[in-house]
Amino acid sequence: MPRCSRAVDRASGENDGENVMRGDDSVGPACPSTLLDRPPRNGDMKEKQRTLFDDAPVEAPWEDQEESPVAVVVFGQGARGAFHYRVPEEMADAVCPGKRLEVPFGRGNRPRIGYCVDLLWQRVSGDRLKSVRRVLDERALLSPTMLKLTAWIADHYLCEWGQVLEAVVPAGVRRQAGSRWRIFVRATVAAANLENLKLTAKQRKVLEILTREDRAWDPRDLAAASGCKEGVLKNLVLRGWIRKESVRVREGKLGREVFARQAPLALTDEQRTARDAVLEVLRSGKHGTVLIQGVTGSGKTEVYIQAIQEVVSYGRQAVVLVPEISLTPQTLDRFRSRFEHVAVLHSHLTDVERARQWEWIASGGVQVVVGARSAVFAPTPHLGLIVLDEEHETSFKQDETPRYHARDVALQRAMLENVPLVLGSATPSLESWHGAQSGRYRLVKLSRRIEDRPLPAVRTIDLREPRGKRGDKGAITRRLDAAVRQALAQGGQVILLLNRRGFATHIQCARCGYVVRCPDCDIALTHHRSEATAMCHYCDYRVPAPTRCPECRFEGIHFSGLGTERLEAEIRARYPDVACLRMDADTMRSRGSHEKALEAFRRGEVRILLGTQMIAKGLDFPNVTLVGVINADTALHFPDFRAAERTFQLVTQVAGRTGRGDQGGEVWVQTFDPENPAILAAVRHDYEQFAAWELPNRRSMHYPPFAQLIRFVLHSVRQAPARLAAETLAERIRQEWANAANGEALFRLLGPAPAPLAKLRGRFRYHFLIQTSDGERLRRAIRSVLNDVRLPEEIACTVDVDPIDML
DNA sequence: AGCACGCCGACT
DNA sequence: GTCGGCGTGCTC
Repeated sequence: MPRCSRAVDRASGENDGENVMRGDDSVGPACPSTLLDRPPRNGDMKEKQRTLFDDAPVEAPWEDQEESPVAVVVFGQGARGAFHYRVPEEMADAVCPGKRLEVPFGRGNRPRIGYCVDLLWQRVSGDRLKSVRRVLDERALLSPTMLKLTAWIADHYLCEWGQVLEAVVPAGVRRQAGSRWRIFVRATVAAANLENLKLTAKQRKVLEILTREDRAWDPRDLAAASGCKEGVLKNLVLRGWIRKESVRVREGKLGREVFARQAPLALTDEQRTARDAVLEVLRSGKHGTVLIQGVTGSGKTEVYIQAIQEVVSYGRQAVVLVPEISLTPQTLDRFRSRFEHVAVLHSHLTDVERARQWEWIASGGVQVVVGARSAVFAPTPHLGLIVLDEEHETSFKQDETPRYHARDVALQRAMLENVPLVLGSATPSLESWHGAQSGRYRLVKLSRRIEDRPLPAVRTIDLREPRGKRGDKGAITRRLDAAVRQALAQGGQVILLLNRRGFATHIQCARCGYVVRCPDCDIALTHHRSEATAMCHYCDYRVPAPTRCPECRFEGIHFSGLGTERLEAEIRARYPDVACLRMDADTMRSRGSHEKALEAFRRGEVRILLGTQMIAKGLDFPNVTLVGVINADTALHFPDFRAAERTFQLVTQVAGRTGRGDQGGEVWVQTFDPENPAILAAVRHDYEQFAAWELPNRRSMHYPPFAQLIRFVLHSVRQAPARLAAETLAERIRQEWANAANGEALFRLLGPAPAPLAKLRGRFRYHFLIQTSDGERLRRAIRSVLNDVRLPEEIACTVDVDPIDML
């Protein structure tokens, strides 16, 4: 396999401002061979390549035609499907799957860039195929495994392979961000021939350096090393003893901080069992999935780290996926204090930074990749393990095309690479739990916290009691207020969760009942008092908050419904001398604010932390002795079959933020529905109780994990065409399924109906949901329908396989 | 995505 | 009789 031969490696190392990207540390694995095995060159006649031209007349005579390489190319947007191009002789070595190619396309043969996904060997007669024009990448951006993985994603999530590739390879990598072309020089003569040349002393010195090893030099470095001016080099170029060449050079510092190293922590028995379960799979050399169901504070991270240490000792890399929200410096520092080379991938990196991390990972110099959802595509050359922490988190599902779920992609990748997958959570998704129950995954439980700390006592406060009887004003009940005061008096810190931002959730006229709504979305506007605006949380529409009813001009407008902004005001009024801090999407908008807020809380400068779910997860502050949930029911009444699961997870997770220090901790949960099984189970920290209650519901309703869902949303500026398109499409799919006749398999089409969010950003939305026990067959039916219905221009259609968001 | 082909209304 | 509307289909 041809390697990129001109390995340029400047002796000056990596921190002096420039790094040459060619050679061994450049992007991507070495040219992989074709995905399909290359047939023998004088291939036997049985070898049939599947091409789009199978029905074309066979060119004769066979014997006259040489087999030649044919590149299979897919495009990021536009043309669907794969296209075949002949690879010209001179490019045969450079073209390989995983690189981008420039090819002529359409009648005008306009140049387009596509991804080579396969290389076939075929007999091609002259004009049947167009030819590849140019190879864009020095090295493959995707390994054969990553090509298989992306093909699986395209198939499973019903989108185009090219679209997936476009999402997998960061834009900065495609643009080669952070590097530029520079002119380098290289000798054209061999060292042995130097004797025979008539050279000045300086010229000879230069050529000696250049011929010592076969590589190109930066003219400035060469001038410095040989002690002569660049004019000497110019002269040598003129005489033809050296030649110039363009080299892609990385610019800017690559400074890496050095972190204080920490020794491994001693493991509890349970932790050791969990680690050993992972190591057992690891050593088997086969894929296996381990689900670690560990209560909050049970030390899952240390288990991951110690398993990864073994992976690293084999010279392999581990990928650790965490929800974006927990990708805080604390999480990173944890890994950086234990491993030397930790790469990070998350959405707040610039293109250049992301490209750097990607290239570094691809070079094999990284031991551990810590990142959010898209890090599941980290180009580790020798993957050894994937960890998905907080595996129940919904942010692992991408909410734009390709709508993949990182958990499912991670599983697929782990199977393809024959490595273990570790899923960890205190509150596993029912999908993963069911996987463990049915024996597909190995289950390990961490039932105790580290140092045997007890889980906090969780108690509910029934909001149904009349306010008068409770003696409450505002959002904080008397009982919770007492708990807050006690916690503060004892020097503890308090976390208060309210899962709604803004000041008031409804702006309503007290006389005529008119509610201020978004003109573009089917949603009531939220009042944000600090900005004196009424705001739509879905499209960001804002108007000045009205002082009188827009409808009847009455001046008694009511701001009702509680948000974090109002809760903050109430807290400041109740506890005027106590420093409190609100964390929600509004206060945490600027870069770094999240870290700053948490740091202030850690240092104890802030005593009360209140906020939305961003404070419910992952935080580990030993001094938090009280957690209050202002209203546990906010997620419970969503039109979504996962509402109970979400409620259970949220309450359990936020409860887990306390009792992590020596002073213990307690949790008060305010709710209108204290008998709700999800809340009862959370109060008891009893995941299995919750699962035992919820799984039968899912089974009887044919919801995941017992059936697969595919959701369609059709939207348009006009309502009637959107509804019509939904009805037409649903009917076509129904027919297509019926034609494929499978009496056994479940097929249930719910809708079409207006989506719960019936209007969004000025577009009317209709949706329908299909439940099936045969996802494979359903996908096939849908593909076939999507291939031959053409929706009107104004209609946008999204297909969401395994949907999480049902609004 | 672009770009042609194709089959029906208002013009020199 | 043509010029051009954008619906439909193809691009290796």
